[in-house]
Amino acid sequence: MNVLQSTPGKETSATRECYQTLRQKILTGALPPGKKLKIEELRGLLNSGASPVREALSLLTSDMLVERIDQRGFRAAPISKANFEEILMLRCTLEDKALRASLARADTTWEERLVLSHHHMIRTKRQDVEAFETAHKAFHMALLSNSDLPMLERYCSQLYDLNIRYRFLAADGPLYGKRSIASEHENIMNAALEHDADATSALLLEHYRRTGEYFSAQMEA
Amino acid sequence: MNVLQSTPGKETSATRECYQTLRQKILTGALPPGKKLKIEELRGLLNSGASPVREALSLLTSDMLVERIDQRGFRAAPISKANFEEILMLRCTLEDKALRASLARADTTWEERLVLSHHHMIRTKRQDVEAFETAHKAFHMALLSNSDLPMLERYCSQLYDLNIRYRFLAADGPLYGKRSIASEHENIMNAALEHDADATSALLLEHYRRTGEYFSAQMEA
DNA sequence: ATGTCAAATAATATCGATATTTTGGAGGCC
DNA sequence: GGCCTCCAAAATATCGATATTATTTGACAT
Repeated sequence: MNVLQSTPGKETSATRECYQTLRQKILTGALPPGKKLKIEELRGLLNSGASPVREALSLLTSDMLVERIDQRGFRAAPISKANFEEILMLRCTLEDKALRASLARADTTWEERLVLSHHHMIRTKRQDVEAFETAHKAFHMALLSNSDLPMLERYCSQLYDLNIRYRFLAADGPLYGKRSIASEHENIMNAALEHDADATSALLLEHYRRTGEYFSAQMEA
Repeated sequence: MNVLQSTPGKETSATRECYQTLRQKILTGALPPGKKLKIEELRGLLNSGASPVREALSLLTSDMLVERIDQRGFRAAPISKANFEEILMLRCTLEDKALRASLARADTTWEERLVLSHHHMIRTKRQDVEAFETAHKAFHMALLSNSDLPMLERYCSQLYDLNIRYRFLAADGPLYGKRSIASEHENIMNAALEHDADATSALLLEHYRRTGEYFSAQMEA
């Protein structure tokens, strides 16, 4: 019946649309931590009815990006040093598990997927922040994607997003690009391709902890 | 100014009401795995409008108790041996972390909370399944409750529920009460009160793995 | 001035109705 | 006879309006 959506309009449901937009705005800080999220206001921002907005907010509470207070509406999740450090700790614990599971089942299909995601990431200009971050996440998730442990991967993905939120919020600080992020990624990938779990895990966690310490220090101020 | 709710009627929001009822029904198997959850049907079961039902279902997707398929509604999450084993593995990993964090900060307030929750559990008759399970969960969460890591505790709570669902679903199998669950609990508590992290953790994980193996075997059939 | 209470205001939560989409099945075409 | 198309029934997703609940405002008494 439909002629492959001749109208470029809506392809997806309104709820999902709201969910994705709100998520992005919270992750990037466009909706800052603690901000009251009034339904009417958001209705205008996205343009859709109240129901999809409410449902999107409900979904975001599960991602811990939105706080719901009964009878008192929603607000963007607050931030704190303690929260950041908990996220970092959980990531280290869970990604280590996922990575080892992924490596234990390594095969060429997965290796090729990993190499491709890496290639795609380095080919994406860092100027286009949104595109780069998408590719960056894809690379990190590709490392874990062979674990055959869907819940664990979901947790890792969630935590990745929570972490990147802090990165966006700290974006005005001094550039943390001194380190060669690019070569760190390459080292991680190479260790993974060698199926050396201990080395890959060590490099990966080091990668996270370094960035972590940087932000943690910055949050004191 | 409300006079402590003279009307016994509603104390909580309709959404929360729906959420809790649905959650309970899914956990106990009253709504079996894979079952299509039609809004109209549920509207009758709980009695409330469609909006609270939808919102409750959205919240349950985050708990991984409900699956949402865009434009195609909701269904109770399916079960599988692989899923059960992943839950078990994650629990062992995360509860170990949480337990050690909790013990590391042990103080008398927490010890008393733990003792009380244990006392309450053993005083609750196992005949009253619902009450006992509430007390049982409270005891296990009390062990972790001193970690000062809210996200980790939330994950543990979620995983606990997912696990208990399998227990309810397997309830028709041969009684697994051969073991003295009571003494296992007591040993765990005592080790915790001694602040012996290694011992407590070992006992706790053993406690989980034993039950786990039992169900895992049962799920073959 | 200051604290308290009550009305006014604003926001949330919920309902009932409608539009859109999926699903199941009957009829026609190859 | 099997397969595709199209239609009817059912279910989902969304909207607009209303009832409930929180918050603010301002008047009054201390």
